[in-house]
Amino acid sequence: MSSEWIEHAEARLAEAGYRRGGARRAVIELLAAGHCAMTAAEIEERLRESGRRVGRASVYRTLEQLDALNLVTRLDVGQGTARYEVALPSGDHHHHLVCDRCGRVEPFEDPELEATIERISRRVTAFHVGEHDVVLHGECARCAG
Amino acid sequence: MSSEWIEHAEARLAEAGYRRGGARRAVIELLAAGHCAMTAAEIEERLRESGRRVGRASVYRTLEQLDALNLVTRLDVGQGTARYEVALPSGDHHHHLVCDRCGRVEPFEDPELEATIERISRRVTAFHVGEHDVVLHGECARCAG
DNA sequence: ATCTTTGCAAAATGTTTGCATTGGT
DNA sequence: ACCAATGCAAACATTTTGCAAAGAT
Repeated sequence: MSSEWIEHAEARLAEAGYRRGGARRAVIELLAAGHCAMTAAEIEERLRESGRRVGRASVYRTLEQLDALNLVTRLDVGQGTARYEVALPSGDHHHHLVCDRCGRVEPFEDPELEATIERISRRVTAFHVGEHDVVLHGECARCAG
Repeated sequence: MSSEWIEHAEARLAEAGYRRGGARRAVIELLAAGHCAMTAAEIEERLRESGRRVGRASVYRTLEQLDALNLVTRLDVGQGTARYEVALPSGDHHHHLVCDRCGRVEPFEDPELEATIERISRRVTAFHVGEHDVVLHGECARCAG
């Protein structure tokens, strides 16, 4: 899948002076395999299911480190829990649809949206804009019945 | 300021079967006076400063009720604390610039952005899209130095 | 050998809930 | 009088931190 991203992430971590470690590696591999934003709890649970038990603190610490190096994107969709997903070095990214009923999160892409936000980001002078998030709230087909 | 919104909110609450109450009224008035999204803690603090002491639980309960009636919009900008702001009945709204350093939040508007999101919302069939949030992360002029 | 990473448990933070009391109708 | 709104404290959920043990270089 995005095994290239794994290499990329490990390289950046090494550059930044981090040593290797099993827990962090496991989190990185899981993130690379996942399709969309996961919560810390989901990561911990899925690792335990797969037999690779990782301490909760290590999950959070790893996510914090990856976020600081812009290797993952942190996303807040409003359920009180942060979600994280791989940030590709190409800068390519998507945004999210969130079902406010069941919490389901799905990605979507739109080039025009990106262009519009780019334009706004340049226009704004009071802020030096970096990342951006667009979240569309609603009901997924399943919940809408 | 948006004293019309206060009327509007009170009317909707009455319709929904709520009785009146001093704590809720105080929160509503503060929200109407505020310019941009406030956290529950900020609301509680500002009410205490103004001499109107309101229990924390009442702040949260009021915000929850207002959100359920779409009288306020809940916003998550990533610092682990939710923010709330008045939702005008006209549907008019703005989005937010967030300083990831100091937590400062500022509003911005862009008609083209709204139009683009409208189009996407209609295009998406797997979800019934309602609200949306756009958050531009970055550094404010003060923090960027 | 040294210094990081890890895991556990405890603390900190933000939010919700239970319950007795106050207050609106 | 009735029942909802309020405030307090306790419960709860998520995230962060302190520290000893294991692991990487």
